[in-house]
Formats: sequence, structure tokens, C-alpha cells
Amino acid sequence: MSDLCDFPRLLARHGVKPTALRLAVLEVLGAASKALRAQEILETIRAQRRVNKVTVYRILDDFTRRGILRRLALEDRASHYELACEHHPPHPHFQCHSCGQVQCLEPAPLERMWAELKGPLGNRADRIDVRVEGVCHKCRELS
Amino acid sequence: MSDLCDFPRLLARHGVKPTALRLAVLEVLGAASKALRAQEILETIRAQRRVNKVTVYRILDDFTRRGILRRLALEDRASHYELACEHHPPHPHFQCHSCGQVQCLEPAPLERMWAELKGPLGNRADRIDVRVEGVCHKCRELS
DNA sequence: ATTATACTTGCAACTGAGTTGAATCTGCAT
DNA sequence: ATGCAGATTCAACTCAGTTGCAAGTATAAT
Ligand SMILES: [Mn+2]
Ligand SMILES: [Mn+2]
Ligand SMILES: [Zn+2]
Ligand SMILES: [Zn+2]
Repeated sequence: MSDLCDFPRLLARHGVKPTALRLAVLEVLGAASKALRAQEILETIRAQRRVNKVTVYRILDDFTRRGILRRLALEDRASHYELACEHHPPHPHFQCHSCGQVQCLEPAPLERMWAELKGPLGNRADRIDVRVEGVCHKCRELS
Repeated sequence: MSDLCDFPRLLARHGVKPTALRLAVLEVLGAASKALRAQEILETIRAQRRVNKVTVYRILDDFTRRGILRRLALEDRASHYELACEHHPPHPHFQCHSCGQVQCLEPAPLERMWAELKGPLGNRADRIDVRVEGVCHKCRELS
């Protein structure tokens, strides 16, 4: 999404050691313009070095629990991941159900929705996810 | 969700033959108060008769493509299904990330969100999904 | 009634994404 | 050097679906 974040610092703040692999995961996600599947992250790292998929899954899982990453459940069966640092606040996503492309949308509408829903739900809500589906421009032209 | 729907008619309107299995799937979902996993639908039908899981998956898939059902992608790895007939308009869902319980919320906020997002996205959006996550009352008390 | 045809259901085998538990490796402290 | 904790790896497994094809069933022609 951008490289505004100092990843070693980010990890330090969360009390996690900045290992080569953990930094690699963050750098891949930081360089991406969209949320990525574990598979894509794995392949990108593998262009540089040897990694076991289990390690990547465990890092993604750990980062998600710590709030360093957001895990998106899309129509796709595979989860997508994106940075959750202050430079990338929660936002709605668009997904094309023809090609599966994911696109990040502006955060504002989600914030309004959150303000509207968290009241009625009492204190039990702690996160909201908004996903818009349709056919992207590219796929529309092809048909 | 309710039994306001005449399922044989519903199927006729979509040009699908009302086989015993297709009706069974609809009846299970009509009797449920929440969206169900394929597995749960399968087991409920199996309490009455013999079915192969492939058939149920195919029916769910077909119904979803025809718009008879909605498929929900939740945090859970398994899709959840609910009736999409006029008595059950699209609505946000709440999911507890401790026990996984899904709860249907009021449709109004989703309609407002839809009105707000479809404009900026042009004509490419055709559906919106809103999922609120948190810890349900039951799970909160246990901790 | 018999056969042809299409549609529905079933079976077995497979896939893809993620998970598990135990083994090894690595950095660091004693 | 030795010990230890945390990080990484490996092989095997699970779970939710998917595939291709065979078998069954209803409907339509003959
Ligand atoms: Mn995003
Ligand atoms: Mn619902
Ligand atoms: Zn597309
Ligand atoms: Zn709960």
C-alpha cells in the first residue's frame, strides 16, 4: 500500500523480534497496492529466498491476532491480508466476481457505518467489514 | 428465517424443477433463524433421508447463482447460506469470533450504505456485504 | 409399452488452503 | 562451550469444497 511504515519499529512496538521472514512479509504487503493472499505473499518471498509455507501462515496468523495485519474474508476461498498500521485505516473493499480482483475503497463510508452500527449492538462489536461486489471495468469490457 | 415463502412456487419462478432435495434445502433454510453452513444443511436433511453431499453443494451453488440464496463469506472458512427471497432482504450480519455464531441484523443500515457506495463505484457494483465482528453476550459472560 | 432424451443424484477420487505436532535450527545468555 | 527460547522446517493431516463420470429418474416421442 505504501512504505510509510518503519517495519522494524512496528514490530518492536508489538514486542515481536524483527526476523528476516517477518520483515519480508511486511515488505511484500507494504509494496502491494492491494490485499494479498497467503499464496501470493509466499511466492513473492520465494523469488528472493527459501521459505516454508507453514512459517508464512504462522506469521500471518500471529500478525493478525496482534493487529499488525487485517485478514479479509472475501468471496474467494483464500483469506487476503493487508497492513493494519495507522497509515492504512480500515476501509471497504470492492471485489470483482469475474476476475476476483480486490480494490481498496475510501475509508469514510465505513466509518459512518461503524458509527451507526456499534450503538445498537452495544459493546459487543469490535470491527466492521464492508465488501462491495460487482464486475470491474476490465471484465465489463471483455463481455 | 420464516416460512412465508411458497417454495415450489419460488422454484417455478426461477425455472427449476421442485425436486425433493431442492425443496428440502429450502425448507431447512426456511426453518433456520440464521444463515447455515453447507455441512449443517446436509446433516439436517440427513436426519430425514439419504443424501450425497455433492448434490447439496450443487444445489446450493445453483441456487446462489440464480439468486434464490445468498452466500455469506464470514470469518469462518465455510460459506453460510440464507434465503434471498423478498421476505428476507439483504442485511448486515454479526459474527462472534469466539463461538462463530452468526446473527442477522436490521436491513436499514445496509441500504443506506448501499445508496452511499453505489454512486462512486459507477455501475459496476451489484451487491454489498456488511459484517460486524465482536464477542457475543454469551461468550462475553463466560470470560 | 418402448425407447430416447434430458435432467438429477450418487460415488470415488481429487484439490487447495490451511493446520498440527514434532524435529531442527539460530541467536543469545550464561 | 553449553543451554535455552524462540523461529523455522517437515511431513502428514484436516476440512470444505470440486471434478468427472456412472447410474437413476422423469418426461417426451415413437
Ligand atoms: Mn484494503
Ligand atoms: Mn442473515
Ligand atoms: Zn474483474
Ligand atoms: Zn459467541
